[in-house]
Amino acid sequence: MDLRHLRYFVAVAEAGHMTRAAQALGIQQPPLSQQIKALEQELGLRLFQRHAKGVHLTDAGVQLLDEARRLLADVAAMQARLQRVARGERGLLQVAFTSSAAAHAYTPRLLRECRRRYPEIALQVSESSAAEITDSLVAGRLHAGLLRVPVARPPGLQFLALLDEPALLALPVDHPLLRASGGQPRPVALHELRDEPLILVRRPGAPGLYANLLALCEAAGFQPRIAAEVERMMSNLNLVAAGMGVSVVPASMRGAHPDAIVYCPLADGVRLDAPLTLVWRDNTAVGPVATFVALARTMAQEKTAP
Amino acid sequence: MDLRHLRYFVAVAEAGHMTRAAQALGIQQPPLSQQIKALEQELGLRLFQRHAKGVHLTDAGVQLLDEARRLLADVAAMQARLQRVARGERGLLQVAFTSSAAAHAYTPRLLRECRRRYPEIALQVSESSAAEITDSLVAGRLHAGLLRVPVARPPGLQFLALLDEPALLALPVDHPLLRASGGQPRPVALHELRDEPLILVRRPGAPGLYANLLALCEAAGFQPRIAAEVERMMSNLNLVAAGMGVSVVPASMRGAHPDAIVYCPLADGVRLDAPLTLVWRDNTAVGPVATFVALARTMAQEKTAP
DNA sequence: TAAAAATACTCCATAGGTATTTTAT
DNA sequence: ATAAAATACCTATGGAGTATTTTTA
Repeated sequence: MDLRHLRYFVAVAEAGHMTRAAQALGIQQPPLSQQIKALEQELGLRLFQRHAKGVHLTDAGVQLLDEARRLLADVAAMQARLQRVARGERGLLQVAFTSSAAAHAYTPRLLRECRRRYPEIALQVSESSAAEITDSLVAGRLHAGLLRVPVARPPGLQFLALLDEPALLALPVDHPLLRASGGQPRPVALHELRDEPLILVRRPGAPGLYANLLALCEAAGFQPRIAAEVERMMSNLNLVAAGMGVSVVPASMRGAHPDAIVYCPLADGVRLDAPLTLVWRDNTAVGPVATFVALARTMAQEKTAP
Repeated sequence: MDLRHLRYFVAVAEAGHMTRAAQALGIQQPPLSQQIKALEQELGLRLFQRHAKGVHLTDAGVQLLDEARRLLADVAAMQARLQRVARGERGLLQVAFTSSAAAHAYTPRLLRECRRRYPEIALQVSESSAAEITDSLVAGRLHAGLLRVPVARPPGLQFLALLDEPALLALPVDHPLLRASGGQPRPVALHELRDEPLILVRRPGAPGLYANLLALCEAAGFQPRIAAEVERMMSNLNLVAAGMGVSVVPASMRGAHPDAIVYCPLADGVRLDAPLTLVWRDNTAVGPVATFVALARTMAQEKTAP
């Protein structure tokens, strides 16, 4: 029994005619007759009654037609599913993230979009520490991870910074720290902010900047002076422009108050904002992982561009 | 895509080992490796990861294993069903019977036994006249019929008398009709019974004998003298043995009162009891019809034998 | 008698076999 | 170093093509 037998049989049954069925199949009539005969012999029953102007199904043939059609449809559906597997549009995808990555607005957007665009990807998500994520990836228990703090980078893993927006220090143009540079931006070390009044945004949507700055100051050995806490990033910059204090904002905000504010990077490579990082095993050329990585990359670019 | 590919794939997946799978399949390892490779190329994805002591499934392979197993099981189930079709244990069977055939106790027993023994035969029953039954058989709208009165016998139809039990005349040994034969059985013509006292069994279970005898006498131009009507066949014969009259009984009763009763056939080929007859198209060598015919024949013999 | 299916044969694509090499632990 | 899979090459089964005959209405 062979799928070809079934395909040929269905073609003949639908044409009611060996010769026309052979044409439809793109083969000649004799081999088709032979295959039908072989199928009949294998099954041990007549499938067609032959007459002068064609053939028609026997009772047994009617039954087989039903079964064969269903089976061939199942095969076609399976092949279609496997093609989607091959294109990475179907399969199991186990993704883990750290709590800080999960807090980023990008993460739920990414997962939602993944479900929407690839409903056949069975997405299994979990939350764990960055170390556990990389361990699981190496051990093969996990397909991808989203981290906020790049930790140890074991070989065999790929790391991609998705949203890499360093925070900048916002200083009023006439601030004493800029006196030496003549009002031009310059790298500012953290300890230089020891006695500066800080204006910070405290918002559920962006916990990183606030917490990270406090943590970095603590690591640098001082407690910062909080001059104000505001709700919105622009309020923050308005206060800086008014000379009420200094602040820290994402680099994308650097266009605000160009005459009143100077934006300076932090010195010594200190990173206030850890980039949201995607991790996966680097032997995954195609498959759900590759699809997910591509989607993550696309969405990160979309978010950064405008 | 070929069923062989799927069978080979499942074998390798289950063995986790190309060479052992090849042994299990009864082929050599290189062609198996080639077929797996061909399947992977056709699908455009890796199914196995190869290492030094065997292979193991990729994520895509796990999915295919699931699908392939189900598909192969479906194919096997279909083949099994078709084998039962080939053996005539499965299929559509349209049977019709006349009302007189339906009244025979044998008919419901036959249908019930057919359902019990061949649950996959879809039995469709209907009741119609003998003429309609033979017409439908010739036209192919019917597979088999049960008749009581053999009517016209069109070519292409097979007729089988299932229960062919001619009725016999039961006469007391010293009856005048036997004087000429010296007490030996002889064919007796219907008109010879014109003035004889008849003892008849009138019973719902055996309406044929009673009604048929009256109809035959009427056709022969006389009204029989009914001496007695009894409920049971043996009561009937007891009265005959006592010389109270003559009667008509099924041939199987001829062992009763061997010294007191002589059993004679009716002369001139007159048949009192129309045999229950099975009709079907004679081009049905195997299939549900052949199965049904064989069952009917077997049950008829079983009923007749004891 | 004519159209369709079956048969007889030929060819070649490919599944399967044999020998050997490459790979991975 | 060894076991397993891959590669190279060969063989042969059988699917498909061509020509012809047989069947059926």
